[in-house]
Amino acid sequence: MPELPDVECYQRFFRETSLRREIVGVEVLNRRVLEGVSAQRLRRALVGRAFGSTHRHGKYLFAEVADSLWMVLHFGMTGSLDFGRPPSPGPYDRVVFAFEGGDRLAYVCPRMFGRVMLAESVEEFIGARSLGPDALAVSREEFARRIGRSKAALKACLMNQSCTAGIGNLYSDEILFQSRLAPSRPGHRLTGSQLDRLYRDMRKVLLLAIRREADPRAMPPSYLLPHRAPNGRCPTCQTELRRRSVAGRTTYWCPKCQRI
DNA sequence: AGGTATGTTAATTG
DNA sequence: GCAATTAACATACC
Repeated sequence: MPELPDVECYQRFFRETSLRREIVGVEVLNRRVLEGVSAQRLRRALVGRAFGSTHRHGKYLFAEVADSLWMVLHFGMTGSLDFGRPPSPGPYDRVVFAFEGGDRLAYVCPRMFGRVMLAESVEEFIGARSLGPDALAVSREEFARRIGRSKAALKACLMNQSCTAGIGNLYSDEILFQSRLAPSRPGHRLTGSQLDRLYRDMRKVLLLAIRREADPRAMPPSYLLPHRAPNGRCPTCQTELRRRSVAGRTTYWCPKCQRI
């Protein structure tokens, strides 16, 4: 379920388990998840070194390996991390990093939409991918500029990683619900105070989701996410939620509370 | 069996 | 160039 809150949790997990331990092996169980790097080059880049620090930008997790060398993880729709010393790899482990002492970090990715990459630096990677500022790092002014100038639907805008990075399908629905804005409304139609509110709600939703361990069902009952299902009802007014594809993704909203 | 799925990218169309 | 839509990717789940 990797949107920004999920990847933030993975980053914390990575920091708690996998920093400053000598990497003694890198096993690529499925090379499809590698992008722009061979299994051999990944192994040579990592073995004998240790992950020194981490950084998150949007849905990407970076781990520093050496000067001008970072490993970059993206989790697709179903990726996650696992740590321990199991007797054998899990069925969906795609890359396994073995540390001195026997512990292993597994990059798990059942549907293999995620990718493992190398980059010279965080900035170089962000530039090459044309990623916008991270959704939790962007300033109110910069956010308002980016959303307020777009003629695209708010939903598309929030999910566009080159606008702001980190928001996906689920949390964009929640943010728009909190701001009482219809998903198909274009950004450039928003007033200044609506943009302010959208910015505040974006931060509120993402920060709360991180506190709830990125479990959408664990969001408060007054939020959209626990009710976001066919036949679900708006927690505010009990109107049946509407469901339609916007920006290519299934979108849920309350037609009464999010009228404009 | 068929529809759906939390992401990204390319191709197509307007 | 921008915006919207669709397909593709690979697999699991209901």
